[in-house]
Amino acid sequence: MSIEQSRKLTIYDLARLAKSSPSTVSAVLNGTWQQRRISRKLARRILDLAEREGYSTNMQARALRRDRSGILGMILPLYDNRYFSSIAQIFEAEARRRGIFAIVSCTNRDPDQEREAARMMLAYRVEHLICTGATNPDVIAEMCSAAGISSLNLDLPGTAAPSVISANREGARRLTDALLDRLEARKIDSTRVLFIGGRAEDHNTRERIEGFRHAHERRGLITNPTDIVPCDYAAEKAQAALEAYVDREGRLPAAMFVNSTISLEGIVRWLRLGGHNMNEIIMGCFDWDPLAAAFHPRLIMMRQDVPTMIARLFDWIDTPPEDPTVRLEVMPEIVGNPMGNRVAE
Amino acid sequence: MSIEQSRKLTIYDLARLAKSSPSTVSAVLNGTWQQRRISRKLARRILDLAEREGYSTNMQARALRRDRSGILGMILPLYDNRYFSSIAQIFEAEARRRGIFAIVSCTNRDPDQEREAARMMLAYRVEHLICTGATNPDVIAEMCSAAGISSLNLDLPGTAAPSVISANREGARRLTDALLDRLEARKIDSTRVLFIGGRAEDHNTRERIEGFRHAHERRGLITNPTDIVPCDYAAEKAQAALEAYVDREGRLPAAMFVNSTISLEGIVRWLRLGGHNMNEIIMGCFDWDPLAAAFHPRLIMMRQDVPTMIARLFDWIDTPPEDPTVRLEVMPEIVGNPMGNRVAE
DNA sequence: AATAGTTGCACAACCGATTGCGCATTCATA
DNA sequence: TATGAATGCGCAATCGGTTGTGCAACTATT
Repeated sequence: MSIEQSRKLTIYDLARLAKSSPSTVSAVLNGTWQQRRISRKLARRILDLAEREGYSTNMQARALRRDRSGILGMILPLYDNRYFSSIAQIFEAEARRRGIFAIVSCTNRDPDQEREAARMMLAYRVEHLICTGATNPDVIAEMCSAAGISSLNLDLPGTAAPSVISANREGARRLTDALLDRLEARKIDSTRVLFIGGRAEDHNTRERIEGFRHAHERRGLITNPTDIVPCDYAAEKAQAALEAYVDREGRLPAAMFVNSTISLEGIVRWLRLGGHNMNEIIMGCFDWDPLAAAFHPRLIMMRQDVPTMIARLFDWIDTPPEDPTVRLEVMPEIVGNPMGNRVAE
Repeated sequence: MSIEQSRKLTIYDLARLAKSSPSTVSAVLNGTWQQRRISRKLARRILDLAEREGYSTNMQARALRRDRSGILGMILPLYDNRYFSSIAQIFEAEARRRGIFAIVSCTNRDPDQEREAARMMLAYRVEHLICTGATNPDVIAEMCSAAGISSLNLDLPGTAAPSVISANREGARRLTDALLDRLEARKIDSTRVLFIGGRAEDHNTRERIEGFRHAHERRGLITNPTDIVPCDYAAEKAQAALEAYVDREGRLPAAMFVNSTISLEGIVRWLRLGGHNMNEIIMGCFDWDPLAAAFHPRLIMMRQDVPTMIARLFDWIDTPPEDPTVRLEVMPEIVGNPMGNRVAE
């Protein structure tokens, strides 16, 4: 590595230093030198020189000429829960493994920011754009298709691009089953099982509600409409919604299906503040957080299978699906201690 | 917005459509048209056309010519705790506010990945590189300076670039003070206060240990070396370290200073698994997580002041500090319920 | 009417890579 | 020794913007 350069080294500089030509240097550095019948000797010399001088190829120039940026883009609502942060981490790791550059932008569940971020990514000519949990994936998909760039949906499905999502309905059914099993085991009446959190207008929440209903139906139980409270995700909303529910019913629900860790935060806070014993109430959460699991080992959590979801995404990046609007569901799994053996109170 | 184009529209296309020239179109689109004395009328026409046709500037071409990418880079150890995820979110939000594109790459506290990510960022010619929590910030700073790109350190300080960090020592002193106050209030003997988590070789942990010691000293208390256990951050490490500590001492510590939420996870898990009552033991955590706060309202948490830290960073991006190795400390604050009034058990 | 200044725009040379093509050597074959 | 093929490399155009410079046409001044 040489001392600081005033200007960055280019292939023209290297060509001069190596007494060769820019095209040869280029071929050597991007690995096409064999096809161009550059001698091994010259290639070595140029590579050594580049190494010694600390050359790094200008990706803007390469991208411009190749008309491929070498960048993969992803937009994401937030980083601050385990689900989305692991999506970002695994996505980046896989991209890095392939020598592609991944850029992730978080858009705060805000349609304007989503559009703005997508516009930026398209301006930088990302090769694919992954829309994760977009409020309206189809808007982004259309921007991409207008720009001639392929897009993929993750977490929330769209109708204009291939989507990988969790098997929300079946997952919710299983989680609900686990709750009902515990109620049975403890011989507690299975009415007043509360579904709380999420947005009624988003696909995942609707599917999870269906699964919740279905689990009840299969046992001949009915679900009361007032037991389904998609009060949005925010902790404060969940907290207020639980308070309202308890006021109306006059007592705690027998069990709760909490639709995300962020909602869980509000639920737990309300229970704590109200002096309720966390262990009196059977809880499941459609999401996973190891810190929550540590604090409440009897909490049933659904862990979405992020590695598989990302793997499917990359499959599609490698070979685009025949059906451009295909929707693939990946099963999440229950983690922890589903039967709720007592640990410590 | 027009129908899908086979190839992206360029300023040459627009020039043809507007019966003008590429240089004029360029000037209009990048806002320099006034200086170039383009008539308002022509500018309007070109802008309308660009809008109608869905033109978007090819940032690679722009970056190549301008020799400025318009990108700000950040490397980050992880996304999956509240501290780092808020760093990423606030950094991106501020960049977006300024119309700059922020790209964040997470490197898993792995020096190789850090170097690799930095190399990528430099190849894409980021205008500044922010190194957050890098295992060795100086390595990255030197890569940057060799490439003629300015770098800044966040969270962990370096000696080769300006650094913004938390006031770890003073923050730790205050957190320790809060722990000792509670012990006093409960009339519990103040020996066997355990410092656990973090890496002895990293600056922040060393500083926090100093603060921990200092708080004791000021009360005339001594700190036993065996009460300081920088067993690394990982939950499993903390869990094992606590187990070893308790084995040796024959009982639980009277209070614990837990050096991060990730370590806290291990601590809490161990306590739960061992059937210990979480409330018997006074705990502080040098980090903040609202879910943990919900589960354990009496846990004392230090919240690092990320918005201020990021703001200082951008100050330096705007006007580089005179002293290129300046180190700025931002005070974190205790959140929650420092005096530990009982809420719910 | 001649001159100077202003207005409005286009030309063309870049930025740093990539890549089709062509030319000079060397080597093998007849 | 002539011919064709293989080897090894450089030329120059190109990607899509940016920007210094130049040149008409028009306006104001004397």
